Amino acid sequence: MDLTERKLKILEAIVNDYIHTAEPIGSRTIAKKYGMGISSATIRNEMSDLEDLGLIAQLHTSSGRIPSQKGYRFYVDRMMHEQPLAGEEALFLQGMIRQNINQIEFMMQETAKALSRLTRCPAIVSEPYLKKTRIKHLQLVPVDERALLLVLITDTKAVKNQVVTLPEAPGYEALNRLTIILNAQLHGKTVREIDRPCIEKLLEFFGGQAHILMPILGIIASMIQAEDDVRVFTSGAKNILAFPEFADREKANAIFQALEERESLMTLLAPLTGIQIIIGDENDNDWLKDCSLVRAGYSIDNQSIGTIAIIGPTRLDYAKAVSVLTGVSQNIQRVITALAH
Amino acid sequence: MDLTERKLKILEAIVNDYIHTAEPIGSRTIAKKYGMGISSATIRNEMSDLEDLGLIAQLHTSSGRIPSQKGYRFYVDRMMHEQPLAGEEALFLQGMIRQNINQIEFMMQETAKALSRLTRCPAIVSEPYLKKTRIKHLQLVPVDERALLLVLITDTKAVKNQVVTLPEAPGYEALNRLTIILNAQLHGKTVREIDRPCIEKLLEFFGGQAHILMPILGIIASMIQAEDDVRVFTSGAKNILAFPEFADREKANAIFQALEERESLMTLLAPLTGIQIIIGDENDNDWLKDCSLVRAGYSIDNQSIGTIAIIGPTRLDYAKAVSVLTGVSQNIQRVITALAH
DNA sequence: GTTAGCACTCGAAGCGAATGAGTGCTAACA
DNA sequence: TGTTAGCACTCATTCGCTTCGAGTGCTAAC
Repeated sequence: MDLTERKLKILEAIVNDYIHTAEPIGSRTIAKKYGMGISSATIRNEMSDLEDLGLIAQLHTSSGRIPSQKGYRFYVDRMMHEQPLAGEEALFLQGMIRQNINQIEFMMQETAKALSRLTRCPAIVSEPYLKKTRIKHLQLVPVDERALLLVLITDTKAVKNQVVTLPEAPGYEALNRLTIILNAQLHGKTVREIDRPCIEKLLEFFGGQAHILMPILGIIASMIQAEDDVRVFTSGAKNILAFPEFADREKANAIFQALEERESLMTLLAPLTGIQIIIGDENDNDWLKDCSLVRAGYSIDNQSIGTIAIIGPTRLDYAKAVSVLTGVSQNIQRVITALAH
Repeated sequence: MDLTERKLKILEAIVNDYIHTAEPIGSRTIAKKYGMGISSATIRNEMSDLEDLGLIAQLHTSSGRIPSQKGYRFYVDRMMHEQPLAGEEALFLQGMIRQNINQIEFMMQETAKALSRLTRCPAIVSEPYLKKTRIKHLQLVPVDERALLLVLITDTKAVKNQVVTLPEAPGYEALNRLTIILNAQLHGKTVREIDRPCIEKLLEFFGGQAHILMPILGIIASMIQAEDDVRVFTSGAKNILAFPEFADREKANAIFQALEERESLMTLLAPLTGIQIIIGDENDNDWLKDCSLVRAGYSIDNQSIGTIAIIGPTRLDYAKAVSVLTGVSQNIQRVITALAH
């Protein structure tokens, strides 16, 4: 679909105007506001063509035009130009770095907050997917006669721990010996690299204590593998209320509901590289059919390890969203890379 | 202030009706719905008296009556009778216990969810205040040349950890020795019991390594002392939208805003024993002037260690709220006591 | 002390006219 | 042939008006 320069300009005007005002826009307004030397009548003719192409639509016969979902898609794919972050926004992001040394959880929460502040949309952030990261250190810590604590530190300095319940837990000394063995074998490995031979070797060192080793390995695997264990942070849910398209209580409710459920959020945070824009019906989730989702992956060593996203109405400032998400994901990468050094 | 039996009945009818319908209630409706053998005219006279006492109010001269804040206070203090939890509600709470062994964080989140489900209000839950609990085990874990991880396990089996950055971190062996010393001295202690003499003793064992000990002690203290470190869990913020009193976007926004800020929530979670009901203006926080807050402490060994709360309009089903909060706090106590055994 | 009756108040709901922002179509113009 | 002015038409929104009914307070009679 190729449009004349003039049609492009008109479409752009409609999209831009509607994104900011949420009001249908008419030919006269375009002529006056975006004066491009042609009359409203001419613009009407062009608009009629754009409507035939399915790029814009009317709410009723005598209303102005609004972009259709197809129109947004066209805009995003073919017309949107990069919009660099405003100076203070970039500074705001950089300010986050200093505070967040060593505290992945805190830093992720702050990232979500920053995202929602800058986009005025609800934001979702997943912490780094551990399965893509390496084991830096393991430690077994005594809890009581029937339990020990397994602590896992990764190369991103994320710390995970879980209590392991056993029929009989080894004492402090024994745990120390096992800790040394575990580290010798597993240090620097990703979960995928804990394969048969590796486990055989561990079993050998553990002697008869398979009944201790196996639960521990199971938990290491589950800690790392289970996406379940990736924490999801949200922020700015209330921004939904500022959009007139969610004035209907039912609609706002559905969003709030989903934002409180890990499962529904996880589907939005599937790994990706780069940026993805999903508009309205293109969403698989029912509750997002009226919304747009902008997602970005962040990565370390070119491995995608996490996702950030914002949710808004289809009438979304896509250019702004893209620039903010780009900035924030770069920021996360910088911080995490610094942590992993 | 003493009221006749009949006035009490009328006030009760007004409070109950308004709590459930959010509509002002008139004399005729009371006569019909809560038929107590007297005519609407008589009820009008009684209502007029109740209004003079400041217990009920009118929105305009020809509207029905609604309870005033003073009326709610009177109701709560003098007329509200205990309402046991419905059978399925009690079962629902008990169901939570089984799932939540060993995972304080998960269990607190679930508790918040349960609270908001049962009351249909936003719920806030603080995890147990650690400073009231005992150190069960400490462990120093190597991270890299300039950092170590401090792991703290409490008698409630809560696990906390934080990375400690030092000019030069000891190696694995040295950390093990220090771990043994720390545990020998600090096991079973609350933070308050880590006093001068105790520190002197530790310093002695640590030899010249005060530069390692002091940061560690500082972090132990900050981990436990700082209320800052008590996590706060919220759930069901969206329930606010179902109350007509928050139809105004501004008002809903203020609540959502506050529910995302730890600081504002912490003020609501100040320790207490038993149950406290705070109605409208009685709140110190501006953003709560239109709301009621019902709070309950939970405790272990008669020590209050945490707080749960719900927020709603002043038109709140106080009886229900009290019974749910009572049930939930007992439930937490049971689970935590089981954990600490 | 209670009640019936009545005049009065006031918000909510319904209705119609006016308004104005928008359209499509046609005919004239460059 | 593309552009524009002009015109009739559409339709959501707003505003004033009336009606309706749920409520009140007051008075007089029981």
